[in-house]
Amino acid sequence: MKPTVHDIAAAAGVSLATVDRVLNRRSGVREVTRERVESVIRDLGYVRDVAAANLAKRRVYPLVFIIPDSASSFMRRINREVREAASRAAIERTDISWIEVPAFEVAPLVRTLQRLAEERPAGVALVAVDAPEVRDAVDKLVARGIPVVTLVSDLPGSKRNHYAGIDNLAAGRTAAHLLGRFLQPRTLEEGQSIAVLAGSMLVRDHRERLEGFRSLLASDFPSLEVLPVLEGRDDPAQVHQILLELFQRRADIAGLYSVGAGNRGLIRALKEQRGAALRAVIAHELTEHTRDALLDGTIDVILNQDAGHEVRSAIRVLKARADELAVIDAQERIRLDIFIKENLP
Amino acid sequence: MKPTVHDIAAAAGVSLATVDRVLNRRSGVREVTRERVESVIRDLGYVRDVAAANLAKRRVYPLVFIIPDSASSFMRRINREVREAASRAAIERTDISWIEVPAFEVAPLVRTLQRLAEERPAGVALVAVDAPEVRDAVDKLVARGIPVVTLVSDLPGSKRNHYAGIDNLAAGRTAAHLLGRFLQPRTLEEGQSIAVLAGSMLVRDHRERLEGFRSLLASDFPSLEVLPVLEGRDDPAQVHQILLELFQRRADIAGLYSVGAGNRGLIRALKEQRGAALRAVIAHELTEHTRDALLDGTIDVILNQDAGHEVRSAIRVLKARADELAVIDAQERIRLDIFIKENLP
DNA sequence: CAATTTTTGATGCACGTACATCAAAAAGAT
DNA sequence: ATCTTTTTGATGTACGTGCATCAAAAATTG
Repeated sequence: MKPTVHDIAAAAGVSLATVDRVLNRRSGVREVTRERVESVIRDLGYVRDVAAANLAKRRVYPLVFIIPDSASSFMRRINREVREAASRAAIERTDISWIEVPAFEVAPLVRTLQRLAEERPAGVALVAVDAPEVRDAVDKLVARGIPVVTLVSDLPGSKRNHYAGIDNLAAGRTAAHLLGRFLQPRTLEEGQSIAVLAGSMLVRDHRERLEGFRSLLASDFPSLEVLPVLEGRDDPAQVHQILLELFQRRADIAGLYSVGAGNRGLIRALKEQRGAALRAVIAHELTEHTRDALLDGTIDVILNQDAGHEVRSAIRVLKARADELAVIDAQERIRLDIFIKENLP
Repeated sequence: MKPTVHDIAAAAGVSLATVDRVLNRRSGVREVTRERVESVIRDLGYVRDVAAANLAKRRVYPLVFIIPDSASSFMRRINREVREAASRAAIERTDISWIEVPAFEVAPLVRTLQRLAEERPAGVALVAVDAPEVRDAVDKLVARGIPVVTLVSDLPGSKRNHYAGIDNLAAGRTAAHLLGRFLQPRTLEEGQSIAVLAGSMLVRDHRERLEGFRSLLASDFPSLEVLPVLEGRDDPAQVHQILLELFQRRADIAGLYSVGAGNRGLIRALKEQRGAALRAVIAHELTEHTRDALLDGTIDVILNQDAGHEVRSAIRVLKARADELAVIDAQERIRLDIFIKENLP
């Protein structure tokens, strides 16, 4: 039978009140007594019944998500997942709210973080923008004892407790590896070039993906020439136009890697005027559009991060922190999913 | 504020006892009263506080896992994940136990299921063997109100409540697609053959993977010739020998797909004597061995199902059934993971 | 209408913990 | 030894639900 506080009290020869003081780190317990109680806790293998504890303190954990108001399919998806989680949250004594901030902007994000430092929610998840001011604001939250999780986009060098997102460097390398393999047998025969499309080089994820992509191509497939990065600002119309121009300019493009959003423009351009040499296209994020494109062969591989998993994971991690519980590492690791036509969910 | 039973009682103009009777489907409530209470429950959006409920009835859910005593890395992994889940289970009012049965055998599995039908645990998860007797035994459990989840290997046609595993047909197709793409540019030039290695054609997963593999190759890459299936009984030594023989017999093998276990033998054979024409190898299950083989280039792609996810998912589904709660479908969908050197976890 | 059966109410304990209060004991200071 | 401060005990209430019991009310039957 699982030991309870009563068992601890009896075994340690103290009262329930003292056990309670030790468990909840309240003051007014002599050091020797505290140690005695703690050793009994260890010996009996007592674990606090979180359900009963939460019931007793009728505490609800207010968790706040800060998400960019970006119109991209992926961010809309994150948004949706947060809403869904919020609707489910009541059952689990969690109160999830969200704040939308302008995408890629530092000042509004920092202001929001500062405000939250005052409001003191039980946890904060944010899609980070990589800037020193943001880092400082996050560190201040953590210093105040508020757990912080970065979502989708990390904030290296900060004190954030956890990152719920993929390794973008690995994503770029994965794209490079697959592209190289798909094109390989011919790479030796003739000159082939690879086009790369990004949203903006100011965004950390895009930079990292590109870096991984370039470095692996350089080391493993040196005969493939990577063209200068095209920046489409994650905007379908712009992406579409840039690509059409490219296809007219060059006929030797064998592979294409799109690290950012704006996939609708990409797909449209590919369907309208695809270079004959183009034999492999890799893009990010599984949406209804990219899904269709995979199925009809317009895109060959989609690299994906599971937005639902990321949001649920962020919540689990924040809750575990609030309850002072351990997390299952394997469960919180966000995978880089490789989707092809045949393994679509 | 979340409504409680008290709010329901007050709003419906009945006592707590009556609300309780309605909530727990106890008898002794007039139909009109029951309907009134139920409509109030809907109107106020009452949801039972499962934590409090479980606390009150101090019920622990005994869940039983039936797993084959197979020595394969994957089954050992499943075994380990069940143990780990069991050690964590105390916190969540679940009591997880497991029974090992001889792999691939029908009679012992059926006997175990029959015994469980008497013991009436709160839920059963099993690695199914595809036989009518097993199906009947499972159906009997379900008929008795005991939720059943199949794990890793499904039992089509049975009344099992859920399947926690991958789509093996899709797995085979995925392997075929990747193999085809990796070999493609040369497929037209010369005759190339594809070797396929399975544990046993008596096992459903292997049959399905192979079926998917063959059908996609036939339709999308008809120039690739698939050799007759080699059966290695999932035994490393046997796999090793079979492959060495094959490599001596044929020099034109360009691709290899291993649908089953015994990967250590596969890797050893590849390292000792790999045909020069062999340019793509795909196998199943990420273990320390296959991981190393991916990293050193012996294997190109590993298709994987996350054992930890499968076990945790099975538990969540069984618990949700016992608590009469809904599950998050997306969370319980077991993905077919594609791993290459670059996206290893 | 009375007798019987069914339905409902009132109430209280239980689960394991949090938290507060007040009194009592122990330790430390003088 | 006395006084002060710190530590500990005893106790009670609360959280939201399950479950049991007994009495009371209402509905049904004859």
